[in-house]
Amino acid sequence: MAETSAASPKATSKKMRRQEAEALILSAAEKVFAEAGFGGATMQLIADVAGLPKANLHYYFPTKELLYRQVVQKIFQIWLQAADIFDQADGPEEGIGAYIDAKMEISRRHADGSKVWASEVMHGAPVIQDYLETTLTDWTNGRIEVIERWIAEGRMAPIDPRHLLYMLWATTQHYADFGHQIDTLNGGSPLNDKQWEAAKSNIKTIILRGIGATE
Amino acid sequence: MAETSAASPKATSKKMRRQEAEALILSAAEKVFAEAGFGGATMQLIADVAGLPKANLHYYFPTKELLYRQVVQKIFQIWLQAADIFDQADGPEEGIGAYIDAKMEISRRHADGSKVWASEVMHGAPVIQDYLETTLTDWTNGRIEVIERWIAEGRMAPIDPRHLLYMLWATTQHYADFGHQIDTLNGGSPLNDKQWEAAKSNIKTIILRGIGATE
DNA sequence: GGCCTTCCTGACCGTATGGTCAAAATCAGA
DNA sequence: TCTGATTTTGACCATACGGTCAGGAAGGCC
Repeated sequence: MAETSAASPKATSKKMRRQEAEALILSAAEKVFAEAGFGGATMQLIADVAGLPKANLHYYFPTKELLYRQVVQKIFQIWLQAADIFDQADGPEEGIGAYIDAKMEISRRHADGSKVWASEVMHGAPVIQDYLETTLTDWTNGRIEVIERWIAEGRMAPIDPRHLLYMLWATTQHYADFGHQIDTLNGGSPLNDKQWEAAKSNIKTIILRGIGATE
Repeated sequence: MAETSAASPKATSKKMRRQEAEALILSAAEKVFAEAGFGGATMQLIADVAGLPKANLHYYFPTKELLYRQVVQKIFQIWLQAADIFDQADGPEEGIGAYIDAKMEISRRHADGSKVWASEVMHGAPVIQDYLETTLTDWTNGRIEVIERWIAEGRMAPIDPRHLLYMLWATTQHYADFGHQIDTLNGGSPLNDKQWEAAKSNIKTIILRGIGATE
């Protein structure tokens, strides 16, 4: 018989290793933080979703803030990985197109994490301000250089790279953060495979043509 | 001597009329909800920002949820007003261009309200789900018709109107919701007038060219 | 002034929350 | 099987929260 517990079953053995216990808790926490925000989330609810007693959470994550911090860092890593695609590309059409695909995939597969990230930034980034000032700033400046090179080479129109990046982030992230609104306007159902493809396609068409990277 | 109280001084007279008291509280609430989210906001903090005793808040707004609901409705009204611009326009370049300007102005002037709205939708719209299903759905369908007409008239490329609207919402809203991130990447300072103009200009250039509404 | 309505507020209440702790359970290795 | 380290957990605690209430203060109107 299968477990009837909430999230993932508690595995067969009674005791868990640190790694899997932490992963289970992080996953539950991501979901709850996404749905309720940091302030609205409770350790009790996270424990219920994880199928563990609350005291057990505090064994692995001493405080709520520490748990939250790890959830945010986890999604930030995923977010940064999509960056690599930008560099491997040879020109704007390929690079930005692939970046849009990657970020849309993140919005679809990691919607909860995206929401947690958005919520964190929206509330003034109390936890990851240092990341914004170091890692994100460096990454952004690197990408700006790439885009400026493309412009200098005449491979796209002279757009302010900064605002182009914001547009890429905004548009792709929107499908996660405002997913509920999109679903509602879709008759109450989540977008299906074809609709996600249409979304990606539309975004790429508009932006790539908009920056003059395609004909 | 000037009041040293937090937000706006309590006015000269000891008693306030309903209207101004409610406006003062709504303004403070908008700020606190934006900064802390619904769950993280406390009536005590809202009271402090408004410069009133907590019990006084409950005199005008019996419950936290009722107060929150009014804050959300307030920004939704502003949001909808920007819609009119769409209809008054004669073609896509004028209509969408003006809509971008209007929504960017909202992001700048009502950043707190925008964040509250984003937060509400992100958490599944527990309070304004009915608005999404009625008012917003109607508005969206109306705009889709307009855009489809423009496409049929050959005034812009055949883009899926729905995803175009999402892009408009996402891009403009981003400057409010992720304002903190943008400010950080701007060296820690808010965008100045010139930079806001540049942002609007870039967005309009990319999108209008992207949908083939300009040459 | 007298009276009524509206507004204001300190003190209070029940509950829920983040976090603690000590004892029990489980496991790996000898 | 014994032993020490790790993990699990119910019970518990202090605090902070949303909300209540009774009584006082202020203003309008005759």
